[in-house]
Amino acid sequence: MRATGKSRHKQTPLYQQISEEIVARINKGVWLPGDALPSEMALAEELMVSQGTVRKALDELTHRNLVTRHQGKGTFVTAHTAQRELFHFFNLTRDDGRKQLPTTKRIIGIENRRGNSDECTRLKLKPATRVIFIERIRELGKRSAIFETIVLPAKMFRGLGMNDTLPNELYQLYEQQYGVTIHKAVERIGAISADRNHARHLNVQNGAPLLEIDRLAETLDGTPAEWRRSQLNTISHKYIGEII
Amino acid sequence: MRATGKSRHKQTPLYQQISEEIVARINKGVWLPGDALPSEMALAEELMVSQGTVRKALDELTHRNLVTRHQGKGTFVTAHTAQRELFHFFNLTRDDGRKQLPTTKRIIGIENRRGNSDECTRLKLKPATRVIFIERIRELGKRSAIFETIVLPAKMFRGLGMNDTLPNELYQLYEQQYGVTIHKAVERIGAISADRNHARHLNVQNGAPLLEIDRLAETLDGTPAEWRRSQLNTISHKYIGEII
DNA sequence: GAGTGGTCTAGACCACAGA
DNA sequence: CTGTGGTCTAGACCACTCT
Repeated sequence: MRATGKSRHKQTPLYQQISEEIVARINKGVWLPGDALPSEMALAEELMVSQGTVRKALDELTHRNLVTRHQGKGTFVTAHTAQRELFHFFNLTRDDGRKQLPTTKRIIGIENRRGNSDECTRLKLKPATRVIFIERIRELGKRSAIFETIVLPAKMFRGLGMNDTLPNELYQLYEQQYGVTIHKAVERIGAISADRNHARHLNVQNGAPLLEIDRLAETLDGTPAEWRRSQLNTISHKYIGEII
Repeated sequence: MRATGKSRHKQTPLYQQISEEIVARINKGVWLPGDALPSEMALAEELMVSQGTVRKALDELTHRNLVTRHQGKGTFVTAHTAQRELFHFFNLTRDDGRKQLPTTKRIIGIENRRGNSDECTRLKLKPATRVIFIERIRELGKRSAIFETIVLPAKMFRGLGMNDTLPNELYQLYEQQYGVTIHKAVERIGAISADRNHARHLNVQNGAPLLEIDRLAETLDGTPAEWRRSQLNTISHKYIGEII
């Protein structure tokens, strides 16, 4: 029950209260990713509003990619699938325009250690909090193209790295094994020169230009959950941004 | 008048027909950027649908950034303002997170000539069609940071370049002087090495890493209107991409 | 006050999925 | 067949802007 009776004079719109309530419940795990929500009618009855108001709330959540609706079936909490990972959280395409997920070629290392100052600041952790640190090389096609450094708050991912195999799509792992759903990410992109390490792993010359993508990913409630830096060779792939 | 009477059995939804009709009219120039549309009631009456259906159509156009609505005032065709240019079509921020529009420092040249093969292909023109070619240097803060190459179809911008002053916000010029409204852009981003030309104009060493943004901008009906390549120094500014 | 968009409701009918 | 979401309508009331 919500919407605090009918005391809605000059407050935030009812449908926003409803959508916030639904977000809160998803956050609390009342409905897990992939689960079906109650029907519009059921929600309307429980929350004591009209069906139209519930619909408007759900439409908003649909636009925010939080739920997915299917006529005749129901409303479902959006889950991380390979599809979603590819089309929503991966912005590299081949020069012919086709998209292609990279595959992990080699994991250079996984450590569980105290985070340094940068890491704790970016992840909004107290200084010297424990983090999980992963370095890996990813392939695009048959070319080693991406050198990736990932930093995670150890508390949110207890035990990660004990079994040394990592899947290709990390966000699915986060969601299914650790209950951490990545919902939003901000990327800051610049150009850097390849150092010896890059040169060795990516088969480029020392000083070659690389694209650096610095991505901070957050959960639904805004908690930073992953800091990822990718240095990549853009000879045959480009980063895509669309402005509409 | 539209919506072809009430012969709507298993067709595209009415509200989509309405929004397409409104888009078509904006395209034809019935309402120019900045103009007010008729009120919901007026549109509903003219198009013979209910106010709610017009509302749904207008909501869609609002999400597509095609119109802007203000309670108590009306519905307006979105126009290119400096604000819009900054927050919608400019993805660079300073490393402290603040946004700042670049200023034109120097125009290296403006030519009206036949397009080469690449240029005509990207702009979907017949081979050797005339284009306007602009090269300029832009400053971020006090640093010469961006080397920019712009190619335009000469037919759409007759006379541009005759008076040698160009404003900072080109998209406003396109809209106000030539009736060309940029509505969508696709950017492909990679890393390159500075050549002698870049080194001279951007005050970097030969071979320094630069970010290259290749942007193709389109009008409302999908016609390519501008091909722009920007090579920039990302020492103190980064490209921002947000994923939600 | 008159006119605009914003919210909320109630009800009818359609299209789709699954038992 | 039942239940789901999708479309469309009609009407009431609120909040904001301008005159």
